[in-house]
Amino acid sequence: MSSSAASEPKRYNFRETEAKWQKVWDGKQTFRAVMDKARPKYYVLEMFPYPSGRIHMGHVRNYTQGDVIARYKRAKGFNVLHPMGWDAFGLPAENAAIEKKTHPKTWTYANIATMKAQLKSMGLSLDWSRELATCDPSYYRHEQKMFLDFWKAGLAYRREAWVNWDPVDNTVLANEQVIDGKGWRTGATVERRKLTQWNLKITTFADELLSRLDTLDRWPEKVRLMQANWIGKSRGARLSFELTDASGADRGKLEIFTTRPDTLFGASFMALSPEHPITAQLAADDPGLQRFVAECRKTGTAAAEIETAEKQGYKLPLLAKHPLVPGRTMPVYAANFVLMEYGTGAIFGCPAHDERDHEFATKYGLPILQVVAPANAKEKIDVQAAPFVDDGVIVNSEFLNGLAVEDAKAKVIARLEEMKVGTGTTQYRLRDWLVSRQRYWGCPIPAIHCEKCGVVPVPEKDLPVKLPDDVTFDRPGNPLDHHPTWKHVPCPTCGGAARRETDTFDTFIDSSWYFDRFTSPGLETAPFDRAENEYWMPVDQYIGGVEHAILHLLYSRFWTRAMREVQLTGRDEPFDGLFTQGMVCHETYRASDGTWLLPEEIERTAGGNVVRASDKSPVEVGRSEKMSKSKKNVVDPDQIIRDYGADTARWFMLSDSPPERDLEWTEAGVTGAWRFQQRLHRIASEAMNGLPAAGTAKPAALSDAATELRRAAHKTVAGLSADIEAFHFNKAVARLYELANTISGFAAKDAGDAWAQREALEIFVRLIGPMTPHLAEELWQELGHTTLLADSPWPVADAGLLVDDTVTVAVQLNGKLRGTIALPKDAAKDVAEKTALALPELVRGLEGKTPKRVIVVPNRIVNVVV
RNA sequence: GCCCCCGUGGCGGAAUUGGUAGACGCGCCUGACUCAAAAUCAGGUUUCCUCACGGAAGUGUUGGUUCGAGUCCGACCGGGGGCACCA
Repeated sequence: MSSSAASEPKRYNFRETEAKWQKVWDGKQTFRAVMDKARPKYYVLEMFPYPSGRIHMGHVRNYTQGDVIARYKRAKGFNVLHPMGWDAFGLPAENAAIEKKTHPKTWTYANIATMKAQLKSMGLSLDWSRELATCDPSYYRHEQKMFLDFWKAGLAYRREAWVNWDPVDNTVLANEQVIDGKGWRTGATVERRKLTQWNLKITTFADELLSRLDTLDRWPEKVRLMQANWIGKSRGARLSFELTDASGADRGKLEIFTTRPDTLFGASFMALSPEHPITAQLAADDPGLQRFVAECRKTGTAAAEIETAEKQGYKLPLLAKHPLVPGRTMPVYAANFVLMEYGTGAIFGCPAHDERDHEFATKYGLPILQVVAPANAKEKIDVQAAPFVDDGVIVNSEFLNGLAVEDAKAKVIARLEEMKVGTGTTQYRLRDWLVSRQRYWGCPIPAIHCEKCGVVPVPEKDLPVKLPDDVTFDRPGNPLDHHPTWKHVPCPTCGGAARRETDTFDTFIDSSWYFDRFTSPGLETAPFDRAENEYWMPVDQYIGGVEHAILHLLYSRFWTRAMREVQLTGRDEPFDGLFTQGMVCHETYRASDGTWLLPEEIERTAGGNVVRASDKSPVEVGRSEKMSKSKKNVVDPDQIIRDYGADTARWFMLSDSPPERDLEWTEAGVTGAWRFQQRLHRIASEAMNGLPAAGTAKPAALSDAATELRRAAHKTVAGLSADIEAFHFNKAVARLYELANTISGFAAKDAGDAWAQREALEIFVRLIGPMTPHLAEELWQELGHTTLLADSPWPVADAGLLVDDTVTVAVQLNGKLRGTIALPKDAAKDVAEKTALALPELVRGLEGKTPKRVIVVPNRIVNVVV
């Protein structure tokens, strides 16, 4: 072995090489971004991480994709901003404080240090000089200031309302943060509590947030659709019903919202939310109603519970007068299925044309009045048995009879408006954003409660309101509230004894403007410098997980608009382009005792069985799932980078799977990626000897083989550029494999060939630059360059080499392939036809028959029809 | 229940506006090198029939449009995601 070492090509030492180039980039501050109005900018951003402790493969995939774009755009001549920071506030830090007795700040900053070192080992083209952490007072002071501005502008307010309470985290949650009746972080079933909390008026922008989705044409359709559904715009009407008691005495009015005013003549009952003020008022002296309301509150909001929960009503001592039919009255119920948060918290029931109302009416024996008939008169329906909810023609409805549903809606709204009992309106499902959290490790809400003056903003000169460091986590609840002195302050208005707000902000606020802060991270006087911000923003390409489709992305779109309202920016949208990457998955392994095993704890036997490495006991192999600590199907990026190098990890992340789809992490895939790195280095090293010097002029004449090699290289430049622009990294990788195969199969026979070989190699090295930057930089140097590849421009494809002189055209007989012919490019149709008809395979297939018709698609196909 | 996306070899996946289905990679098979193994290199690899030449079928199922369908349209089957008493 030792004797052959001298003759064998040197193995690529990734460890040494990767460290070397990282140091060079660092030392030269290669990726530092400086505003330069003479150059076009490009802002690439990956969703910044929560400093949980260590990076995981999802991060590696996300940041690799962003880095490909950043390095590519840099090479294309853009002034690229590619920053990184830390979403550093949040509950895990408090949980760690309780479990490990470390301070949240200590824990967070230690994690940041670890993860920063890990990210650095990936060789990302980041401008670390702009690094920020949201838990830093120099960051959150601006957040507090903006909040005060929003408050002044009426975009922030306090309100008592029923809220979602997470019993595990001991805090409230916003509507978006409750998934299937459970807390988004803890998975605990959410409880209903009535509390006074801070809200941001996202609903002010409901219509704008919806309509502007259409203009976000570089966002995934899926995300736009999810946001549109979440905002949930419905056209309809609000109208008032007069209420009386059984004796006919006036009991005020009841306002309802409906999307089906056309079915008003089919109304047979009214239903109020258990939380409706009228319900509450009547409950005061009705113990039965009190019990009913309490019962409704107990029912959870989980999907399964709702589906099985029966429609329940409690008949109130009220009657509602039909606004269009004199003398007709309807019973009024409190009903468990009516939500206080939507519309007016009250409805009219039209059982003939609504599933839910039908179920309720059937249960309580209420009349079912048909007012819509199928447009096709032959169609038989029975609304007593099932509601008819399709489009149709209005019947039994006086002045609406014969109209189509849509026309009837317009006509009845016009009539109600004339009578001044109703009006056409638009209703949104979106609710205001509840931002108070009863936690310590978050940005303090800059407000002071004074018994005399009410809720008073903290004066700007007192910002930031800093978190106290000396807190304890020895009892449940909010440590800020338990702090002996922190909350006691004089009222800024009257000077009397007052109390600080002890709630902190939802951490989604921190991440709603960090991309703006990156444009001027050190500025003390404002969240950002206007000129810097206008140069860099919006983010041209944002990359992250689809799990933020609603939460973070909607909040950020709101915050940008709120900043616009207080004249901080003139911008509507923060993210011009969005890409949502897929998850990283891995097989799961279970030992015979039922415990989960790490991939590194198993091994494969010669017979192909999977066993536990320690005792060779059999292992059950489960399907591939998203990598998660709980199922132990995780692979540590550190270990992969140590064993195979960052370039291998990056290359594997980009190969095979389309970036928006889930990626299956396999050992075989990693070793495959690793072998290719080695092979590349070998191909380049072997070819290196006979090459002319860098910068040698192109020879006057080139062999056919050399021209073919050039064609392959230049076609790859064009194709790969298009692939990267379109986020088709897997196709880009495939093209690079093809070019590598072409180059390795090429043997130079003369000086011209060697020149073409150098050209192809240089092109190749520049093309792999965004994907495997260390190897590319190394080969660039070995090719004799003294400048950095990272500073070199993207190769330009010679248009003349992209088109072939001859093309292969398929010949079909009745649409079936018979063979191919070679034709000059853009050959005349009759030439193509003549050549095709002479093709022996076609002649044989024709069996002497005369073609009826010949279809010629130039440069593509000739189809002979008999 | 409503809305959206996706079904292509043993596997991940390619296929411009409808125009040679299976690029590229993984795996597997054969060969070279080696005492041997690893690594590497060369060739093969959709299925079926055939010694071969060659032929037939084939993109979840099924019907349609077309000279021509993985691609367009209808129905169905399967998988995934989002929303869900939203009036």
